Amino acid sequence: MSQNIFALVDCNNFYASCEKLFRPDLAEKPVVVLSNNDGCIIARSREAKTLGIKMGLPVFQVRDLLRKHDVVAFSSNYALYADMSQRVMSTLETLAPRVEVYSIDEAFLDLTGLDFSQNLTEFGISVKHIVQKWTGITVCVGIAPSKTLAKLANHAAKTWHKTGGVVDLTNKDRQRKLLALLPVNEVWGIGGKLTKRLQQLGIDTALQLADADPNYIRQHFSVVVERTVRELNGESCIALEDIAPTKKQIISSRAFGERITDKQQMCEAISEYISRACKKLRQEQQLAKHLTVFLRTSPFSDKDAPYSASKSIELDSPSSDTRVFLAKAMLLLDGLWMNGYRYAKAGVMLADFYDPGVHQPGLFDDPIVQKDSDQALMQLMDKLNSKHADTIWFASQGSQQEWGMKRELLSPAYTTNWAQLPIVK
DNA sequence: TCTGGGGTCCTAGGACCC
DNA sequence: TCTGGGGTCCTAGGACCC
Repeated sequence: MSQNIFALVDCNNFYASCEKLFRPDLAEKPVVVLSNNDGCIIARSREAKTLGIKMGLPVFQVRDLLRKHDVVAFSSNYALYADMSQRVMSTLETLAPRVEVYSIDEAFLDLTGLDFSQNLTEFGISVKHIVQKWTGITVCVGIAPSKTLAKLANHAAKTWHKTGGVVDLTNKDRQRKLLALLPVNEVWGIGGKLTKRLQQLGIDTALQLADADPNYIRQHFSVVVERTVRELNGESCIALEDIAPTKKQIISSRAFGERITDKQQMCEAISEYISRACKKLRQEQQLAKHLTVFLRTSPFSDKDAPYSASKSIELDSPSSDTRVFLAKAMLLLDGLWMNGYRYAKAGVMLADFYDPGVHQPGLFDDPIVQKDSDQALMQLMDKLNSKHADTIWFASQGSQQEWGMKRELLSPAYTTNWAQLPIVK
């Protein structure tokens, strides 16, 4: 039996790098990318990190710092990042037989059983060079016998420049040396709450966690943490998932650019989210039976009266028809809406998914089948909207969308819109 | 004045059944 | 004052991830 070997390939400062790619004039400048509504810092270039701009901070708290150092800020441009991500991932798919796209900027490669004419570090270096050459994106590579260790190897590759961005952690002694250097919260799966509880037991470093008794950990925490302990010891417990599992829920939610106090506007927003969620559902080729609608005021404001509520409903039979969900959502909203609050955010969730054609109706349910004409209408709508972005929509979505999100610093859709292609002079 | 969005998994506890 | 035990299913909430 051959030992498992995983590589984690992670793009460096991904969103900020995407923005820089098309703005050579910003090559050495500090760049940050902001969350929806231009609310928080969600990505920083190397230069911005050096300035001490922290991840996740609300922009208004660092405004002076940004101005002082001439930091260039962008609204998030997901069309651009998704397209660049796809280029990176398809490059990786030419370099390894099994690839799991783990997030927009990371992928695990399964190197188990591969016969390397080169050693693993050399393989990592060649991955790095090819991705850089084909896409312009810089990556780091961590290689190890479990995913959790590969994550830490990647972290090391990012942290210590003299590694050249590639770390091979298949050697046991090297593993222990690195684990001893890292605080336990750097471990994949150990967040803030677990870190606190572990520290109370005297476990501060990754190595101390690795050396803890798995059974003891299972009793005091959970099977998840136990698995982490085993993974830290090089025992692979988390398999590579190269076939994306079908989704179990689809959420569409957003904070508003401006607070909503008017029910009509809330109807528009909910309609918009329903429309997006159902479009995603059809892309997944699934039907959903469960719908939740939720809304809330800002949890940060101590002046506004707080209110947060959600309501759910089950359809008689699964559907992917936007009109069906729109009607139900409006009923739910009637039950949720309270006058007098300043709403900051709302959203919808679809769940309880079925493959088309497999739903077993209950004994007393009307066997309502989705009519072919209904499906054709939805398909036509999706087709039109993908060809010419958002050509048609439901009247309830509103045409002004005054509550829509703020994106005042948006870069052009360089790679996905002909009209916005970069021009080389 | 201004604080993101979209997911997954696990567990505890209640409801219900025999 | 007395009022079982054990199993399953579902849901809400908490934890984590990027």
